[in-house]
Amino acid sequence: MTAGDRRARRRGHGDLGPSTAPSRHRTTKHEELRHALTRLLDSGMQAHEPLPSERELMDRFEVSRVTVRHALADLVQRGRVYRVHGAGTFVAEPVVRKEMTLSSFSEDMAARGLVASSRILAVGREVAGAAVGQQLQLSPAEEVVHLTRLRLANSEPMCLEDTHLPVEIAGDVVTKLHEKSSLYELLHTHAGVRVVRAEQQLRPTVLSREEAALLDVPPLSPALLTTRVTFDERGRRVEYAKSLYRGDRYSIEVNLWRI
Amino acid sequence: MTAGDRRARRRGHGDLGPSTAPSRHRTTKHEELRHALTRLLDSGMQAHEPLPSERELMDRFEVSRVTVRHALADLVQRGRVYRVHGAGTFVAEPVVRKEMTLSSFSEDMAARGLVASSRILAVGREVAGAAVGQQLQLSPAEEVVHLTRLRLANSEPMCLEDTHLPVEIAGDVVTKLHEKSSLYELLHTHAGVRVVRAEQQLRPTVLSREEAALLDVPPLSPALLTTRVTFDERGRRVEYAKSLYRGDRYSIEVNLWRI
DNA sequence: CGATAGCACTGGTAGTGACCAGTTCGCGTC
DNA sequence: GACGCGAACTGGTCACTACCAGTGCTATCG
Repeated sequence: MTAGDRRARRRGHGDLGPSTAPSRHRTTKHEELRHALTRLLDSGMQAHEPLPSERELMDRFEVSRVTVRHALADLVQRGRVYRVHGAGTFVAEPVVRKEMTLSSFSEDMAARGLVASSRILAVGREVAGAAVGQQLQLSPAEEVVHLTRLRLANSEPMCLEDTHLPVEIAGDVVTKLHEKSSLYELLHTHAGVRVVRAEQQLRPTVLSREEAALLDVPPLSPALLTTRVTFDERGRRVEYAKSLYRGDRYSIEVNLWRI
Repeated sequence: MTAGDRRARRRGHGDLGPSTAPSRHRTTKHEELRHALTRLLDSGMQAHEPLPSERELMDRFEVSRVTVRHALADLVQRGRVYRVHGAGTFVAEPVVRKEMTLSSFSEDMAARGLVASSRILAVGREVAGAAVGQQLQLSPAEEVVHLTRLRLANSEPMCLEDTHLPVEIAGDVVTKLHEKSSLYELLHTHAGVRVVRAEQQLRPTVLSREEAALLDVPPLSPALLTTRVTFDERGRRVEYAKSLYRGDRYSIEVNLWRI
């Protein structure tokens, strides 16, 4: 029995929420507070400006200090604020740390201020084969879901994505996929699979004639090929994806630290 | 007093005293527990094996659940364990943590098991100009040191590197550079400049005829262009470098985490 | 007038206690 | 045997409290 089956059954008889569709998981207080603080940060606060103290946030939002600290810890991890023992919590310098985290295409584009969409080029089941089988640690004879999408940013082709998922995990989730949906979100809401980690490889390449046509650039244009294996919270391999990004529109920015 | 002043003071105070006062720092309970758990993990536990439950760890180590959760949260962030709501805490699969960190070419190659060397193609002083001046935040009229090197791994061309450094910082350090030396190490030992952070951009490109000849690959071969501005501990810009890596020999591997 | 001791902040650690939410498994029923 | 249900786990959230530790301003003392 898979996690997906279990989840489907439980929802089948248990859910009391509004009848239809993607059951939004309940939002917690620290998440709410984090969003409120994010809005505060986005509304014109300057770098190194102090935030209200933990005690003040307790009073203002009527939550306990545990909750305040939880929300602030999340913001620290996201690089939005930094804390100095005895002094306070301060707005961090804006940092392009986005690429160091595992984000879906939609999230990635949103972070760049673009609207993501996609065109599904192909979807179906097939036998894994040697290469995909090895990456997903399945028998080459096992079935996988194969999904090819053209990903658009502001309606312009940006990336060509080739994704393989184990049938056992992705099951029929992929059939629910449409132009606007995020695969990771679907996996979460419909299969109970939460993607948490990925091993990713980046290398430069040049586009074949077919790839170039789809991406609307001249053949032999430079592109970035990223290959990634994605893991869920229990270490299962849930995705093997090869993405081809247009070199003229896409670049990766990272902050590096000496350790 | 502004927050900026506060920060500057803090950094000045904190970074002074390179190796003064070692273990003055009091160990906390959650740190102790984390070390105990790390020893437990290192003593032959298998991946996906469950750890004792939070309640059991409370009893066994005679601490509160807050402390247990704090220690476990640290281990999660370090990628040593993962948690599944309702099921337990489990040993994570050993991960080759090749996080992207700021490393010199020599260090980078050493990490891949290769021996780095270089051929200096050009070195000298010149006027910064608009582009370099902007990146290093200098007047375009100011002088910079310009250094072009072909970087080799196991005596094979791997990367073409174009580096600009402010004269004020790099001074005559660069004259001491030879085939085997690391620029960052020279800056540290001879100029007292310690590189700690960089903002780096990655994008794919194709090689020109000249570049391809130097790197010993066919023209129009794919390559990775990285542009980086490097900062020292005081936040001064110490380097603006453009590196061109062979696409057939160089790839970047990263671990991404969902936050 | 400058150094400094003290105080009023700040975040950090730690405990207790309660309840919520997801997972697992066994027992009873069909 | 398959299924459904619930009890007994697991981690997650959140409240309250107390005190420790680092920071920064200020009033006081030499």
